[in-house]
Amino acid sequence: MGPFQSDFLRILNERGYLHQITDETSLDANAHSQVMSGYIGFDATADSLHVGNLVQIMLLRRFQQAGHRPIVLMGGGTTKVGDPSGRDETRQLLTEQQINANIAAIRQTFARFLDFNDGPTGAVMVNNDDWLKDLQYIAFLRDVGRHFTINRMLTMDSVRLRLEREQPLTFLEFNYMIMQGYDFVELFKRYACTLQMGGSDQWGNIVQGVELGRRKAEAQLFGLTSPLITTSSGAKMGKTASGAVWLSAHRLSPYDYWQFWRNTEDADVGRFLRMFTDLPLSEISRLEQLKDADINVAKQVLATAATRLCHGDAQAELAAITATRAFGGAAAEGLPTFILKAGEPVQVIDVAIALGMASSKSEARRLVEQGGVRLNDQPVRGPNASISEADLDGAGTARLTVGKKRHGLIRRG
RNA sequence: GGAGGGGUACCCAAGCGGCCAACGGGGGCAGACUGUAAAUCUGCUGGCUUAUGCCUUCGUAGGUUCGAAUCCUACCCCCUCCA
Repeated sequence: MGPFQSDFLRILNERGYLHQITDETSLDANAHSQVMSGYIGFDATADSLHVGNLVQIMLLRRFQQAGHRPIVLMGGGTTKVGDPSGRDETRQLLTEQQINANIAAIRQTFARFLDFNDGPTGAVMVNNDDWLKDLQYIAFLRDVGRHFTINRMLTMDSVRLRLEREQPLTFLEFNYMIMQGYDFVELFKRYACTLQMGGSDQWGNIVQGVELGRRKAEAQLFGLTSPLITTSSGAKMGKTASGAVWLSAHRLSPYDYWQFWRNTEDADVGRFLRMFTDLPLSEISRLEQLKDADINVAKQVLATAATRLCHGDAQAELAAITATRAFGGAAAEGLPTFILKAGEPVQVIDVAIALGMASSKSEARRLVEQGGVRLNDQPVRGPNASISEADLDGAGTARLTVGKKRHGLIRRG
């Protein structure tokens, strides 16, 4: 692809965000000559986004950096219906209050990545419930449904694959692409939004929106997708011991977020630096050259830069310092901390649970038995070992470690 | 509406009266090796006052039996084919 004259596409291309574009040349020209508005849709099913959403968030960020206006579309309306995919028991439907609370919480995260000012390139957050909730079925079919042919929809990958594998596809799901196409046209009308971005799995839906725009609004709309991000080992990004890698601090501490990036596989470091940090490309290519143990430096840079974007400078610095100390064998601020009351020894097992290192006594006991737990770098002998003031150092702290990566602090109360 | 098939732990998937807290994968955790990497090997992977112990779990509720994930009854949900 390329070369591009617009800053926007050039940057996306250099940093590895491009997968497909509907009309590369025209989009490039538009992005070069005018301030565009572009959007990406997000779920409102949880009160926090996770790393899996990060590429999309970064796309909007790049878009704004390149002098355009990013629109965050929250799927409040579609969330109300509930995503029927997956065969688990019917997902509980969220109430409007829950959805609105989720949207408010998610907005906090976006405020880190985007600038919601009142200027021409200020970010905007909208909820598709605003227009979906009042839709009339008949009117919708007549105005929008007529522009979609079943023939075409059946050829879309998302539909075809399901049918080929003889997996169920509900009518509701089948309608998702129509709703999404409608969103695009609605955003065009309300915000002169002419670009929809998304992950590569959204390509079909995005294209439908582009086509609907042409037929219904006689507008040229654009679609752009980013590649699906997996780790070099092929795993989907964003899973850790404790579940999803959340972007909200109340779900995952900045320290743990930093750790997530610090543990990036060697082969992914360059790619992640380009996509998930604002570091200049020259700096990145230098870091990328590092080999063997030296590449750990690059991982630290990645972790701090990525955490900075999501949680701010102060939290990122703190996480970096905490990590250096903790892994260097010292007790450190910022780790989960257990307060030891004077004269009350506590079982190691209970402390491990309190620090979130084990979810049950059985698990904690197992960890100890397998030699996975250390107190001040000394292996904990038996499952009945306890911690008392004698274990604290001069500063009144002790360190509990599980495995190689998880550290906790014990402090005099 | 009719006829079949199915619901098992985080996921997939065995088991089809006792030896089942439940084979085997995957994932995850821990150990070894390392660089807080990858790959590889080993162990663990329901809970409890660690116990040749107890409790809870095989869609839900009952029942048969000394004993059930396994048999019976009803109900709920899913899938396939026919109408």
